[in-house]
Amino acid sequence: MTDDLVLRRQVCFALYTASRALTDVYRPILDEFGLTYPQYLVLLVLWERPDDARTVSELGTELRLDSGTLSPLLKRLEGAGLVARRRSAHDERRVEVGLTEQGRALRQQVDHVPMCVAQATGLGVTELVALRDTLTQVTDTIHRQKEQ
Amino acid sequence: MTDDLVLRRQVCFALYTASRALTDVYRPILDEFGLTYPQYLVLLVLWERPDDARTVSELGTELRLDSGTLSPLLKRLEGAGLVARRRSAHDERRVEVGLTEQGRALRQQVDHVPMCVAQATGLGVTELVALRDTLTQVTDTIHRQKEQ
DNA sequence: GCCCGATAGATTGTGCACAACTTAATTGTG
DNA sequence: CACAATTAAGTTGTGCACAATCTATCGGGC
Repeated sequence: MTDDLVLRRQVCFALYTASRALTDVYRPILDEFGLTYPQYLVLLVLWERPDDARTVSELGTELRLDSGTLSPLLKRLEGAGLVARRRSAHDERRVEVGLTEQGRALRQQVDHVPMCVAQATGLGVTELVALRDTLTQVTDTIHRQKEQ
Repeated sequence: MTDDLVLRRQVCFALYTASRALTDVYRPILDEFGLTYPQYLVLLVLWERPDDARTVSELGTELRLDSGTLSPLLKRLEGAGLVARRRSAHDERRVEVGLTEQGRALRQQVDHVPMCVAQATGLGVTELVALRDTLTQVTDTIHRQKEQ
């Protein structure tokens, strides 16, 4: 068979597997806080400006997720008491998502999480930064092509 | 906030996003064959030795997926007429998954797919190989830690 | 030969992802 | 102002992932 079709040769498979492996590292850690990885990502965005609410589509732009994914996820975060949702006063179509006090407080508790995970990769800081930048570049290239 | 908690700094987010972006590239291509990306991965394994059947757990080892994921996926591939499943004669617990003639024939048609996708990344061959190897290393490191 | 633990696969339930569609609100244009 | 086109979010349906559980089979020790 064509060599290119061999599983182990494919970058995409390496990416798919590495992504799931890293999520596996996050799972037991985040589980202590009752969070899933995508829920944690939403909180990361909100923690960047803890006092500002974001609309669902702003969160979607940051995380590249649509309302079909975010709507139920945000409902679960709201159910957990970590975020509050309310319709925008200016534009009733928008839903503004903000942190609750509990959601803000959680930030300190998960402070150590990224370091734990980075360590699990076995890579040094330089390699991690290089890897991240390569991946970001790939993602951006793909999305630029999509838009055209 | 702690810099480490900023979304854009995190390798894991870059990985998560890049993985989804690449799957996005695959989707319209594989859609023509009625395949999803994980289904395509199963076929890649089977195409490596087109005349040999594999058990569900062998596929699971290759792809790092469990029967909870594979059982329904294989049923769908069987429904599409691409694979055949049958209980092993030696060991009635095992289910052997083999390609049908149609499944073998599909191989030629998807021959060009990896090149399309590699091109979409915007990376050269050298960079792709380096990226793949780094990712494989990360995955292996994580899995080795798990086993201990 | 019979039980016990281990193994293989299937099933159930939860939570993403994503496409397709729906509803409601808003904006632009005549 | 009216109304068509657009936009924001939610809903529905499909298909992974994965944990937990279940069933059937197998293998070893007695």
